[in-house]
Amino acid sequence: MNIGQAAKASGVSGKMIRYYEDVGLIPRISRTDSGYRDFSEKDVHILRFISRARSLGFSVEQMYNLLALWQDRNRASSDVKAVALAHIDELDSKIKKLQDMRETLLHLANHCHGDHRPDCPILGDLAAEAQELEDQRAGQELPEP
Amino acid sequence: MNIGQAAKASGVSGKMIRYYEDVGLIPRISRTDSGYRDFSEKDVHILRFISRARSLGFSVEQMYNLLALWQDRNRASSDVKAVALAHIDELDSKIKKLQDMRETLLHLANHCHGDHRPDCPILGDLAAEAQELEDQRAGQELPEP
DNA sequence: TCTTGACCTTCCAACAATGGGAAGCTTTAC
DNA sequence: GTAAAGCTTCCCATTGTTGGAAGGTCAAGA
Repeated sequence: MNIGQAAKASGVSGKMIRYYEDVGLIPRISRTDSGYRDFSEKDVHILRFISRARSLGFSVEQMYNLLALWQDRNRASSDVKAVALAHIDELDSKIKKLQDMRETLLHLANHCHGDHRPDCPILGDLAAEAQELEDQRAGQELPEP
Repeated sequence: MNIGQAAKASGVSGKMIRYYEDVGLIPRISRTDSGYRDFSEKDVHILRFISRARSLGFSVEQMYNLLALWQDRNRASSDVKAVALAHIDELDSKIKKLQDMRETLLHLANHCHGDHRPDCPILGDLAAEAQELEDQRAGQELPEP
C-alpha cells in the first residue's frame, strides 16, 4: 500500500506520516525497489491509533508513551491510566484558562452598548484608563453586599 | 526609557517588544544617538494595552484591529464589540473542542481499572480493536435501562 | 512504444508567538 | 579605567501542520 492509500485508510495525511516517521514516532516504513513507501496493515493500524490519539489532543510526546504501552503486552493498565489522567489535567487547565478569558470578555462586551458611539468599556479595560470609573461602574451594576 | 524598563512597566518582554515592532503591530520606537530604543509614555501605554489584550487571548492579528479602533476617536463601539464577540466565539469553539476531548478521555479512564493488568479500554479505544467487546463491556459496567 | 497525468520522493519554507543565545557595542557604577 | 549590566541585531528552536519545487515512477490510453 502506498502513502496515499495509507493516508486515506488511516486519516493521517501523507505529509504527517512522513513527519511521524522522521521523528521516530512510527517505525521506518519498508520501501519498494523504486523507493516508494510500502505500508503493511500493521503500519496502517499504528497510524489509525495515532489519528485517534491526536483527535483526543495527545501530543506527539505523549503518543510515544501510548504507543510504547500499546505494544507492551506486559503493561500495567495503571500506567496507561496515568497518561490519560495527566492529559485530562492538561486539558482542564487549558479549559479553565480559556473560560476565564471568555468570562472577562463577555462581561466587558455585555457592558458595551455596541452602537455608533465611541465609548466602550472593552477598550477602556484594555487601556486600563479610568480604572476607578470602571470599578465604580462594575460596582453599581454588580453591588456586593 | 530603555527597553528593559519598558518591558517591566508594560508586562511585555523585551523580546516580544522587538517582535511587535518588527511585524508592525506597534510603531517604530525612536532611538537614542547610540541606537538604543527610547520609549515614550505613550509607547508604554500601547504596550500595556497589548499585554492586556494578549492575556485575553487576542491574536496579533486581532490586536491590529483593536489598536486601530482604540486610536480612532470616531470608532463605533459596535465595531469593538464585534471584535470581542468574534473572539468569544473562537474561545467557545476551542473550549468545546477541549471539553469533548476531556469527556471522551474521562469516560475511558473511568472504565480502566488502573491496576497491574494490561487490559485497558483506553488503548482498546485508540486501537479501535474489539470495538464490540468494548461496547459490551461498557454495557455491562453502565447498564442502560 | 510514447506520452500524459497522477502519483511518489526529498528538501526547504512558512505559519504564530515565544524564548535562548552569540557577537559586539554602550552605559553605568565603582 | 575597568567590569558588569544592558542594549543592538541575527540566527535558531519550539509544535504540528501545510505548501511548494524539482525530480523520479507508475499506469492508462493513443
